[in-house]
Amino acid sequence: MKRAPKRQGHTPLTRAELPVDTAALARFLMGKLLVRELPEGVASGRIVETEAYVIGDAAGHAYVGMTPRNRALFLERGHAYVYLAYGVSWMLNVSSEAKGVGAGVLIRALEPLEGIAIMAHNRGTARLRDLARGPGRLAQALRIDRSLDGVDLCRKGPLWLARDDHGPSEIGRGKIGESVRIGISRDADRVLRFYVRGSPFVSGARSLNE
DNA sequence: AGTGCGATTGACT
DNA sequence: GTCAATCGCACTA
Repeated sequence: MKRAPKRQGHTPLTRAELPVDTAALARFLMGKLLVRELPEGVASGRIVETEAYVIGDAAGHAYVGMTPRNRALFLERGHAYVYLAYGVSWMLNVSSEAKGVGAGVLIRALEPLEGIAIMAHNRGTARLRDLARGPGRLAQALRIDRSLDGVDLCRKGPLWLARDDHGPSEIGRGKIGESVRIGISRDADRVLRFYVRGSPFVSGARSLNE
């Protein structure tokens, strides 16, 4: 039996350490781990791309007020908001403000770490670079769907956030690029997308990633 | 009850 | 580079 290097005992991010500001949280999550517990094992990855959908943001789903779909955006920061885009792709967000305030951070891409075979199976491809590059692919790789909507990401469970105990505690400011957000029409000029410079696991056109 | 539209992806010219 | 797939949801009536 071949033994992969074992990464164990990840520490969940505590709610207290999450910045209360949405854009600050989007930056803070860069380099943190997303852990998915599945019956066949654990799959995880390092977050390399996020987008902030801030308070009062016309591009955000919370803009229209609380509805059955977006209610998880109004949970206290650190809860999952999952929705289906274009009838095809699931999207994972992290709620980002005080309870009752609607805002969130879209997780757009991961560098796969653990459970790569699981992700490859879920995605139907073995190309490492394509496993979780883009929000829909990321969700497919980790088998994220509506059943995870509202889950507390600051507790071990089916889906949670963790520190990277093996990597750098912080991605240096200079390593984090910023750009406009991808695929939106309203408030399209706001610079609220964050990504790890030079990472091959980041989505988006080259012009956005310079 | 009907309409229009996406925080995307993969296939194709 | 272009474009269709696909469906839940918010909105109008």
